[in-house]
Formats: sequence, C-alpha cells, structure tokens
Amino acid sequence: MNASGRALGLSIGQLAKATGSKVQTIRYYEQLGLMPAPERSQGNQRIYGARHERRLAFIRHGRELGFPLDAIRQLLSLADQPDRPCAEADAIAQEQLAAVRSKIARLRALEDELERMVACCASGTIGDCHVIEVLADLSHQHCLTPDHRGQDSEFGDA
Amino acid sequence: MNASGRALGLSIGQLAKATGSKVQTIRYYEQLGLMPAPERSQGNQRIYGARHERRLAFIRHGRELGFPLDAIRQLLSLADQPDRPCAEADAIAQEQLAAVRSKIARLRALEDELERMVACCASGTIGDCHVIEVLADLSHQHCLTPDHRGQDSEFGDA
DNA sequence: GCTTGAACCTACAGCGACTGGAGGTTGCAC
DNA sequence: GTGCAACCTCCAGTCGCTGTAGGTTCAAGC
Repeated sequence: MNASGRALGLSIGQLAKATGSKVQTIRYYEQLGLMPAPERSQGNQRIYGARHERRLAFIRHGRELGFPLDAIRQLLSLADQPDRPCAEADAIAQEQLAAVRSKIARLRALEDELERMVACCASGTIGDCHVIEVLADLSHQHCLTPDHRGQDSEFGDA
Repeated sequence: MNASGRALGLSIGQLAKATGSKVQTIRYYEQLGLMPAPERSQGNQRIYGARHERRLAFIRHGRELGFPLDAIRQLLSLADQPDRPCAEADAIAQEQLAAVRSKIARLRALEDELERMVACCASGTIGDCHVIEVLADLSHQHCLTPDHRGQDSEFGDA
C-alpha cells in the first residue's frame, strides 16, 4: 500500500515541493476545508499521504487554469462521485471559459487604448505629453471607446 | 470664476454622479492622499470644486485603463509639472501596456486549455468526464503547456 | 416651526487568494 | 549536545474598493 495507497509520509515542505505549492498555501487550503486535515506526528507536524498529494495537485491544477477556489471546491466534490452526470462539471468549466474570454476582450480594448496613448508620445515635455493629455481629458474624446469601464466588476485574477 | 475656476459647490454625491464614481471610493482616494481634502460646510460635509472634479476624472480614467493607483499617483504628480520631460510618463504607460499584454498572453493560453477541456466533454458521467480527468492528472499529459502557471505572480486586475 | 427621509459623516470589516512575519517548537545531522 | 532548518500557530498586509453600523445634517413639504 505504497504505490497508489495512502501511507507515504510526506512533510508539508516535501508536499509543497512535490506539487509546486508553498507551505503556507497548503495550510491555507486546510483552513478553508479544501484539504483534509492530515495526521500529525508525535511532535504535532503534519504528515501527508498520496491521497493528499493527488488532491493538492487537483487544486493547483485548477488554480493554474484560473478556477476560483469555490469552483474547485465543487469540482472536487464532483470528482468524488464518479456516477453522477458530468453536466455540472462541464458547466463550471464553460463558465470559467466565458470569464476568461470576457477578460481577454476587456484587456484587448485596453491594449488598443494604451497603444494609441504611447504611440503619440513625442518625448517632449509633460505640457504636450499625449499620455497625460488623454488621461486629463474629461470628455474622453481621445478614447476609442468612450466607456472603457468594464461591465463586470473587474477582470479579477483569471 | 465658475466656468473653469474652483468654486462650484458639489456635494460628494454630486461629484460621484458627475464622474461615475462611488461616494465611498472618493473618500477612499482622499484617505490615500490621491484627492486633496476639500473644504467643509458648516455641517462638516465635503464641498468640491472644478479642480477636484478634474482630478477625480483623471484618476478614474487611469483606473479604467487599468493603471494601479500608485502609477496614477505618479502620473498626477507629473501632470502638475508641465515643464518636466514626459519620458517618465511614457515609461509608466509603456509598463502598463506591457503588463496588459502579458496578461492577455496568459489568458489566451488558459483559453486554449479550457477549450480543449470542454470540447471533449461528452455529457456522460463524472467517471469519464474529461474536465475532471484533466484536472486530476498529476502528469499534466493532457495540457498544451505543462507549465501553465504564470511566471509573474498573477494577472492581477489589469 | 416641525417632520421626514435622503444624503451625509466616521470607523471598521470583508472580498480573493494568498504571502510574510513574529515568536516559539521539533527534527535531524554532525 | 549543539546548531540550524523546517515545522508550529496566529495575525497583519496585499489591491482597490464595497458594504455596514450607528450617528448627524440638509432640504423639502406641510
């Protein structure tokens, strides 16, 4: 019971290294209930097994893809019920894809505006600096889209 | 002294409406020192003039373009010194443009991964759900880029 | 003059997902 | 037995707001 079993005996530092996480992050996930509380050594230090490593890898993988922790929590609970339909998991992933696309769209608009802004900078003085002029312009006349404020709150993390 | 002068007598709520900000946000900017403390009425309520309106519009405009408040602080201080060279302002804008581009690149990679993820979902059960399978895969074999973790901390806000 | 309700005031907690530090204990190698 | 790295808990800070609690002021209507 070592290859895919549970006993493995990783310290939190070893688990962190194995999954590319930080020690604090692992404790943070435990605090949030995303990671189960592991056994402790006689000296009260956490001891992890393969099960924990898989779970943490799942979480990190989700985070790398930009899923919020709440979505990951749902995905984890779904992953534990192989017989349920996968429509729910699919919906979560679709939602994340939509969020990513909307952030891209917003950032591309910003990119356009910023490009125009810096392209016109002739390295003169602040007095005739296009960057400052655009920002100071109350009427947004220099802007491609007069309302470049995002409709969704902000493009958060991912 | 009304058209472009200072006296105008806006309450904080009127200023918020005029600039598309929220009342709390204006107070927050004042607390950070981005907005100067305005005069007060007899009843201790803030009274703003055209100068404040221009300054707040500048800040909001910068935020809409994703500049962090610290960058906006620098840009504001530059805007007050029209004789200085504009290289510094240009550099700040270039930096922001670079940040936006790097976020776009990261998000596009995520978009690709997520597309592949959901495209293969055949609406079966969790047991053979591609979404869950990819996330649970320790070896990242299903991933386009085995290291889709961002090199910069995260793609923050904008 | 009085009442009502909206808008204002200060101060502080919370969001998301960590990160870093203080101050103390344990584990392992030499 | 001695050092020091890694562990422990708890708490504050990041960024840019947003929301709430509990109280005061303003302007309009009667």
